[in-house]
Amino acid sequence: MDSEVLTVEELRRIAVKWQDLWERQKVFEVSEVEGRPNFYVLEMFPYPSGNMHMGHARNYSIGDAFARFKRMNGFNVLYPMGFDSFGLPAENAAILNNVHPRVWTEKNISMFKSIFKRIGSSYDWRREVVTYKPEYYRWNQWFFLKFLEKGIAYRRKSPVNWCPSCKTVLANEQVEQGKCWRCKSKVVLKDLEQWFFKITDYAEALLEGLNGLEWPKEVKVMQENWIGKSSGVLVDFKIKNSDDDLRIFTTRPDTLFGVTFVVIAPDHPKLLSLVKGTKQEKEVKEFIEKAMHDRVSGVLDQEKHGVNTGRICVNPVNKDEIPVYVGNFVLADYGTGAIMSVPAHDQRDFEFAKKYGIPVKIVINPVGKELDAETLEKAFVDEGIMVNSQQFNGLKSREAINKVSDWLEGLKIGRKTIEYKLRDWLISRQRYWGTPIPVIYCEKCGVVPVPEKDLPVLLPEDVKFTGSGNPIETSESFVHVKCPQCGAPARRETDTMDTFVDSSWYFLRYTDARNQTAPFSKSEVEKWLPVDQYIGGVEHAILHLLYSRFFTKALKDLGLVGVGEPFSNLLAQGMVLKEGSKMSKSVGNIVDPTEIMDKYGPDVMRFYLLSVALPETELEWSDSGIPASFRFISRFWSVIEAVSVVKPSGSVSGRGFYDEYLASLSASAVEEVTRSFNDKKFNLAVPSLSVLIDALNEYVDVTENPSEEQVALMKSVARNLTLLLSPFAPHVCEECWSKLGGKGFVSSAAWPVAGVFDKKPIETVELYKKVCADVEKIKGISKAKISKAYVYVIPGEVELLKGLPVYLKRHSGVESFVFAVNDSAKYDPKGKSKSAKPGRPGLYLE
RNA sequence: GCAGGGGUGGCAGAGCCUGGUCAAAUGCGCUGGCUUCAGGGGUCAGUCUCUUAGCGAGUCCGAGGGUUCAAAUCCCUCCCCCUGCACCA
Repeated sequence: MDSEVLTVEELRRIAVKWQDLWERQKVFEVSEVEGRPNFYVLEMFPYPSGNMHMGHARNYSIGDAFARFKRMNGFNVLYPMGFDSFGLPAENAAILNNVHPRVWTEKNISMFKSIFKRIGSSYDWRREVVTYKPEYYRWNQWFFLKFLEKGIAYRRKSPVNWCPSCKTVLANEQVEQGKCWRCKSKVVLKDLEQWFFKITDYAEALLEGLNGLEWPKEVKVMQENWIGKSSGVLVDFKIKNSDDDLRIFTTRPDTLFGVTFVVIAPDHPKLLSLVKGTKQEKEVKEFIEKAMHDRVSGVLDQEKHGVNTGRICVNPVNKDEIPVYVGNFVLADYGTGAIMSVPAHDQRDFEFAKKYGIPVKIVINPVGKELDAETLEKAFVDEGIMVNSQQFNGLKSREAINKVSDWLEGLKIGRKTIEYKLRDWLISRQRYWGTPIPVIYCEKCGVVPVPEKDLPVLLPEDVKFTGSGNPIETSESFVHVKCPQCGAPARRETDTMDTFVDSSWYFLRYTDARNQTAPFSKSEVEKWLPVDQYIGGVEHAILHLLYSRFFTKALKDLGLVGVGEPFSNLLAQGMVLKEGSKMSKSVGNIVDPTEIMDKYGPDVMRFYLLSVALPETELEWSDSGIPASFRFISRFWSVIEAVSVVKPSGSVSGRGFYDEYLASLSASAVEEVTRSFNDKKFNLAVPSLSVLIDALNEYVDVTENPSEEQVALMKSVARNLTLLLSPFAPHVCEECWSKLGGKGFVSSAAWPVAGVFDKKPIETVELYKKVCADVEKIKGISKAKISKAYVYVIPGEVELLKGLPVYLKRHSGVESFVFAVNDSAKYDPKGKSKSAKPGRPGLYLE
C-alpha cells in the first residue's frame, strides 16, 4: 500500500479545489430547515490589526470544527463572522502613515478574510458584521438614545482614569494594575465630564445570571469578584461638638463594640469641614494633598498612613469616644468613604493602630482561649466567642453578625445594606475612530439628544490626524451645529464611544445582519439566541463578557430582546505558546499561520492545533508536531486510496474474527469521536482515529481475495473514518469522500451513528465462567488466587466474547489478543457495593 | 493578602468528577528491525527497574499521611507553579 503517497503539493491543491467548490455551491449558507433544531456557534470576532496570529488560527479551528460537527449532526447552524473594527490601532496607524483609519482597516479586513478562506472556515458571509460601518454604528447611537431616555446613560463629572499615552479616558475594567489595558502606560486620575452607562443597576442581575451559565469556573469567579458584592450595615457615629454624623459601612457588625477609632478617606466630602478652623487643619490638608497626589500619580503605596483630625466621635452602641483619623487606605467611592476600625479583629486596622499608638480592644475570643490586648501580635480575624459586647457576650461571632444588625436596625442606629465594587461603565473616549456620541450641547437647552431621524451621526471626513488631541475637534462642520430644539448655534459632542460598546451586541446583529430599519428583529434574535457555543480567550473574562451581559439585560428591559443572557456556553481557549512564552514580535518567537499553510495547506495546521492539546489549555507550539500531523493525514490518505481501489474477488461469506474486530473498532471510534466533540475535547478523538486507520490498513493488507461483504465493510469503515475526520481536515476529507463514492459534500453529510454493527450480548455469568475456565486452563492456577486477570486466547476463542463490552487489544502480533473482562457487580466482599459497579471490565477475585 | 487553576513517564499531553480494562491513551524524541530505503518517506517492535524465548516480579503519577479488598483517581496536611483581583472595610 505504498503506491500513492500524499504530497504537500497535492494537499494544497485539494484545499483550493474544495474551497472554491464550497463557495460556488454555497455549502455553508445557513439553512433553516423546518424541524431541525437551531444552533449558534460563535467565535469572538477579531480586531483586524496586522497579521493573523496562531492564537486566532486556533480559535477559528476550534469553532469551525465544532460548527461542522453540529451541522453534520442535523442542526441548523448559525456560524457567522465579522470585524471589530473601530479602535485605537487604526487611528495610530493613520497618524503614523498619514492614511485614513478606514483605509488601514479595510486593508486588514480583506487580508483577514482571505486567510479565513484559506483556513477552510465555514462561515456564512452573508451575515458579516463590520462595526466601523455607519449601518452598524448608527444602532450604537440609537441604543445610546434609548439608554438616555431610560436613564441608563448619563453624564457626570468625576475623577476618571486617564491614559496619557492613548490620550483618552478608560473604564475601570480597562485599568490593569494601575496601567492601561492596551498600551500599559501608567493611568492617572483626571476630573472630567463624561458619559457613563449605569451598569451598577444590573449588579445583582449580573451576579445572579452567572448561576445558569455553562462557563468555565474561573471566568465566573472573576466576574463575581469584579462585581464584588458584600452585605453589611451602615452605622452613624455622632460627631462630638457637632450636629453632624459620620456614616460608616461595615461587614463585621459583630466587632462594633471593639471599635477604637474611625478613619475617613482623604477625599471624603465632609473632611474639610470637619477640620476647618482647628489646629489640625494644616496638617490634614497637607496629608490630603500628598495622599491624592500619590493616588493620581499611580503610586501604589502599601504602607498605611494617617493623621488624627482631632475630632472625636461616639460609638452609638457603647458611647465610647473615639478619634477620627484620615487615612490613605480608605477609598471615598466604596461604602461610605469612612470606616470603623477594630484593630483587634482586622489586620489593616491592627497595623494602623500599632503605628499610631491607638488602643486595641478585644471583643471576640477564640474558642477556649482568651486574648490579651497588650500582647496581641496580629489581629484575630476568625470566628470566635463574643466578649465585652453587652448582651451579645457568649454568642458565636458569625451568628452575632445578623443579631447585631437586627438590633441596630431596631434601635434605628444602623441599616442593613449591600455594597458592590462594580462601578458604572465610562464610555466616553476622546478619539476619532469610534461611534460619535449623538448629543448636542446648547447654551440654552443644555444637553440635547440628536433626534432619531438624524441618525446616524456620521464621522467627519475633514479631520487632521496630528497625534495630539481628539482629531474630531479639528472638524468645523462636525462641531458647529444648530441646536435641534431651539435652533441656536450649538456644539456637538466630540467624544466617541468605547469600542466595547460595538462588541456588546454584535452577536445579536448576526441574526439579522442586513436589517435597514432596526438593529435586528426580535423574532430573529429569538430564533438563535442565546449563543449556544461561544469561543474566545480568557483575556475577555471581564471586559467584553461582562459588558455584553449587561447590554443584553438592558436591551431586554427595553423590550428589544427576550433573552437575558447572551452566551449560554463559553469555551475559553488557551493561548498558543512557543518556548514557554506567548508568541510576540519582541521575543521573536512568532509562527505565522499563513507560512504553515503555504507549506502544508490548512488541514495539517487545523489538525495539529486541535489534536495537540485540550482547547482550554495552553498549547505549546512544537515544530516537529506539524510534520507529525502531516504524517497522520497522509496515513489516512493512503488507506483511503487503498480501499477505494479494492475490488471483490473472493466468495467467502459470513464474518470472521477480523471482520468483527474491524467493525467493532469502527463503532468505538464513532463513539469516541462523537463524545470528544460533545465534550469539546477534540484532541481525545485522535487516538481512536489513529487506531482505526492502522486497523483498516492492516485489514486491507491481510485480506486476500476479499468477498463482497468484506469490501463493503472496508468501504463503510473508510467512509466512517472520513466523516469523523472531516471537522478536523475538511479539504482532504472532501477529496476522500468523493474517492469513496460518497454523495455530495462530506461537509453536509450525516454524522455516523455508533452501533451500526450488531453486537451480540452474552450473559456476563457465562463469560465469567468461560474466563475462569480459560484462566485455569491456560495458566494452570486456581481462580481463587487471581486478583486481576488478563486472558490470552487465540482468535478463534474470542468469538465467544464478541460484542461484549470487553477491552480488546492486539498484543504481540496477530496470534494473541488480550482482553480483560470483569464482573465486578458480583464482587462485593463486605456487602458494600458502592464501588462495585457493573460494566467495569477487569476480573477481580480474592 | 484574597480568590481560581495546576503539579502524571525524556518532552508535550490524556486519565482524576463516576476508585478496579493503568506501567498509565496519543503524539514527539530516542533505539533497533523491515522496506530495491542513496539521511528527511513508509512500516514493525522496544523505550520505569529487574528478569524471561514468551510468561513474570518490583517500584511508580509533587511530598507525607489516611480511607478501601483495591488509589494517579476519594479525604487530610505540606511543598511548589501559574492566572486573576489588588488597601473594597
